[in-house]
Parts: sequence; structure tokens; C-alpha cells
Amino acid sequence: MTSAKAKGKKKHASSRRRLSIAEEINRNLDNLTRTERQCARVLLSNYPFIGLEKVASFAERAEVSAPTILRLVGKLGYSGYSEFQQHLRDELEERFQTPLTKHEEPLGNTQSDDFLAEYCRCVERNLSRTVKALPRAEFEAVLLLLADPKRTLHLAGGKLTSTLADYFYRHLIMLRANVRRIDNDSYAWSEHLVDLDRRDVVLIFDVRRYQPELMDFARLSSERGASVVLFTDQWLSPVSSVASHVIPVRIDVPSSWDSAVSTMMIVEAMIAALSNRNWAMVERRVKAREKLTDSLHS
Amino acid sequence: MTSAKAKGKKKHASSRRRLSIAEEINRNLDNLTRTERQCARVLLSNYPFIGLEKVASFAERAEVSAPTILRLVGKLGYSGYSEFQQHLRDELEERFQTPLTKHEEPLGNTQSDDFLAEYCRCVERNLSRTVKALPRAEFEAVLLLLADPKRTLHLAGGKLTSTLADYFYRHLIMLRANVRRIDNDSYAWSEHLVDLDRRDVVLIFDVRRYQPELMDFARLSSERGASVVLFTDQWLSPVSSVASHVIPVRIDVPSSWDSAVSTMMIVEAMIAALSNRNWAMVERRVKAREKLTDSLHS
DNA sequence: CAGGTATTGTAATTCCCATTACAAAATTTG
DNA sequence: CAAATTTTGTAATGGGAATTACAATACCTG
Repeated sequence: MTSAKAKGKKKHASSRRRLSIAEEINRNLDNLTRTERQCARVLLSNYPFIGLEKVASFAERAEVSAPTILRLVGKLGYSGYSEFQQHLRDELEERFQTPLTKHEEPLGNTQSDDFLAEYCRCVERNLSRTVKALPRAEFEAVLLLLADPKRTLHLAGGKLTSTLADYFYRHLIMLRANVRRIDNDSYAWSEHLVDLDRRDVVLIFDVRRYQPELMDFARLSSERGASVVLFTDQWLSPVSSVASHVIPVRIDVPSSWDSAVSTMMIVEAMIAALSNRNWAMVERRVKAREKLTDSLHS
Repeated sequence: MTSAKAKGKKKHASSRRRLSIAEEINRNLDNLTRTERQCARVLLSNYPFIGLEKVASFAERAEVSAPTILRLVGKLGYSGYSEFQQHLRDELEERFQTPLTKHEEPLGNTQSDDFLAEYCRCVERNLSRTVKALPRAEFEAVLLLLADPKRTLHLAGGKLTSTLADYFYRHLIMLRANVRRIDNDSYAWSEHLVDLDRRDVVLIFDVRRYQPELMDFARLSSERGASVVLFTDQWLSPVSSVASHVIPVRIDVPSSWDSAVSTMMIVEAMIAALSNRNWAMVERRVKAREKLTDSLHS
């Protein structure tokens, strides 16, 4: 049973309908009466926003009465205004979120076009959306945790994301002491958990196809008083419910798999900010480390 | 009882408020309680669509109770959920009205204090430069190697870049057979080298602070007839002299360390291209793999 | 132009859903 | 560790918005 979680996507309560409402309207524009057509036109003219308002506003804008709107909605095949609106919202979200998502139909032509450039464009869009949506306060708060030498940091990730945890880890150990990489196999977890207290910070990477084990680990960490920092996608891993800080990133690309690029960018930015701010300390550490490396190899 | 009549006229009832709700949330994220913050995060992470749903849906998605949503809305300064939604709708519509200018208008705070945005900009520049400079023929040639099931792939990386090798590896094993991860410590290398022949492909990640060991490994591989594919920075690792294919990427960021984001983007694009082209085969493999996983866990 | 039909708005009704009151739970504090 | 305070969910309530019934109006059609 892999699909335990239902929360992922509740989408499309009534997804039997595949046509967009705009198309639907165009198809039976003739079956409509004069005022109904008027409503339809008003809706289409700045689709779909008026449809999201209350019936009364829609009616006023179309200069008709409320029941006319309802009749139109009925003729379009909806059982009520709510259902109609729900469909509009789903449509809008789908269009807005990812006009290019997962492995659907239009892949035949990838060869001919410049796939790489296309992929890059998606990644860039992910980056700017991520940066735009990320609360700076959250970013700063995490930086504060990372910069505090009295706190021990623990990094964990899922099947694919553990790579990111690893990337973060390798940089952090250059910047400071007390950084631990949490092994991917969950048998060793109790070793980590037993020592956790409110001084500790647990950084978890978890994107969709969320891994239940990570949730367990996060919960236990949080119960022991540790601060949990979560790096996740825009739909938020369940871990977010116990996390003290959440960094959501965009992961949409025209691929069967998700992109980790945005996450990596945030991780790098954190490392950069951290080392820029405490450069004196970091430099001392790097120097000492190099000296030790030399001693070992000579 | 009190007359909230003023809104009778449909003109933007609360247009005095100029801050977007997203900004508003970011500002008083600290005044919020834990569950309220959770709601706020859920809203921000795919803004603003959940806010357009009914309270119940929003609450369910955020895994809190309806009143919590209402309290959040209250704290943000709205007299009710309707007013809140109205504002979201207005915002959304306004954003849509100006589709072109929207890209970078709110840069009131940029240069000076927004380090994250600055970092992101550098990364984006790296990405486009990388894509622009990369010979498509080289990209394609590597894809051909990766797609050939008769060839065995070996992945190796340096101190920091081995993370990328790892990321690549974890995806490749989902796509095809005969993929090997070369351990980071050089004592085990001879094990790999001894079996190499002209059928084999060695993928090496090496960016500046180039590691001499990697050069050794590359040379030996090449001497045994293997194809060497190199991912490196714009200044080219010495490995390039023995490589049959070189993928150079940009790594400049305002940090003491280099950025691996561009490299990761290329890696992901290769994986995406690969699985898009051979989807039938890949799908079979993924299915079979899932079945096995289930068998193991049951 | 009269009678019939289709269309539309007004006004009453119903029902959903935001709201609120209150109790339980969690957290903080002495 | 108990009391106080804050936070949160449950369940009841009220208001407002969707819906419906019906009358008024427009539109045919002979």
C-alpha cells in the first residue's frame, strides 16, 4: 500500500467533465436565450473572474437578474452554482499552476524542438516563483538556527532528496561543527533520536511521494523538543504539521520526475548567506581544515 | 445589527488596502499561532487558489478546523471570510490584467537587502548562459550513450560534486540497467577499472579545485577504451583532455563556494529527455520495480 | 391584434456555510 | 506540578446567498 495518504490531491470532485467551461459555452451558444448569451459573453470577456464572484455580482455585471445566471449554469450542465464555481477554480488552478506538468500527451515533438532550452525555462520559472513566495522571515529564521554554534544540526532526506541533504551536509561541515548526517535507512534513527533535545535542529527534505518514515522521524524529533525545518514542494509534505519552519519550493518540469533545482538553489543561498555573514569564523575553520588535510597526506 | 452597507456599490469595497495578502501574511507571521501559521503556509505555498475555496475545504487542506481559518483571516484585518476572498479575487484579477509587466514590478526592496533574490538572479544567469553555450550535438551524443542498454555506465564525482553523481545515479537506475556508482574513496577504484572496456561509459563530475585523483581515474578509463563524459565548469577540468564528451556549465555565484545548480539542471534535463523518449521501456521498468518493492514490504 | 408560448424578473423560501459560543486541550507560568 | 492563560476544535446558530415559485413581460404566430 503505497498510497496511504489521501491529502495529496483531492482534485476534481466532478472530473467527468473534461471540457473547459469556456469551450462548453461556445458549443451551446445557440441553445441560450438572449440574456443568457449576454451573461455568457460577460463571463468570457474576462474569463473566469466574474464567475468566481457571487451570483448577485455576476448578475449585476451582466445586467440581468440572478435567476438568469442560474439558468445559464443549469444549461451548461451543472447542478448548482457552487459546482460551477468549483469547476472554474479547478480550471484556473490547473492552468495557472502547471500548463506543462507531468507525463501527459504532448511529448511527441520534443526531439525537434530545443528540449534543453525548454527545460531550462521551466526551471527558471520555478526559481522565480519559489523566491517570490518564500517568506523572508522564514529564510532568516532558519539562517539563525544554522548560525547558532550551540545547536546541533541533523540532516535527513527521502529516497531522492537525501542527495540534497547530503549536499547541504557537505557544505555545512565546512562552515561549522556539530552537523550530523542522518542515515537513510531507518534502523539507525533511534541512535539520533535518543540524544535530541530542544537545542537540536532537524532539517528534513521531503517532496511528494512523501515518505511516511520521514513523518515518523519528524514527529518524534518534534516531540523531543527539537526544531524541525522542512524543505518541501508547494503541496507541503505532511511533515509541515510538526515543522517549526517550512521552506516550500517549486518542482514542476516537463518530466516524469520532479525537479530538485529550486531546493538546491535555496540550500546554496543559505550556505552563501551563512558564510558571508560569519566569514571570519568560517575562514579560520577552512584554514585549520586545510592544514589538517595536508598533515594527513604528507 | 450594524450596517456594513457601504459595500453596496460593487467598486472595490476595500481598495484602501494596498498590500497583497501574501505580503500581509509575511509581515505578521510571528503574531500567528502555530496552526494559524500552518494555514498561512498552505495558502502561500500555492497562492491564492486555496483561499478561493470554501472555508471547509481550506481547513481540510490545512488540516485544521474551520474556526482557525476564520481567526487567521481576522488577524489579517478582514471583517469576514467573504471580504478576504473578495480581496483575493481582486488581487488575482488585477495580476492577470497586466500579464506582461507583472514579471518584476515589486522590486522596492531588491538590491540592498534581499540576498535570496540576488542569489537567485545569479543562478538564473548561470542557467541561461549554460544553455546558450552548450553544443546541442554534445548533449545529444551523451543522451545516445545513456540510452544504449548495452553500455554500462559508471558515475564518479569529487568531494562536493559526488553529490551530483549520486543524484544522477539514483535516477538512472530507475531508467535502465547496468549503472554503477563509483565510490568516493579511491582504494576501490581498481575494482571498477579492471572491467572497463570500449563498451563502458564513465561519467565524471569535476569542477574547480579539480581533484587530481579524478584525472587519474579518467586517464586510466580512457586508456582502457571507455568513453569518458565530463561535467565541469566553464574553465574545464584537466579531465577534458581525455574526455570524449564535455559538458561545461556556469557556476558563478556571490558566495565562497560554487553553484552546482546549472549542473543539476543539465542532469535533470538529460533524465527527462531520456525517459520521455523511451517512455514505454521506462514505464515497464518502473512498474516492475514497484511490484518488487511491494513484495519486499508485505 | 389576440392568444399562446417562451423568457425574464420579483419576491418568497430553503439551505448551505460562515460564524460564534463554549468546552477541551495545550502551553505557559508561578 | 497545579493554576492560569492561550490555543484549538466541536457543535449549535444565524445570516446571507442560492434556489424556486410565480407573476409580468416580451415574443411569436395565426
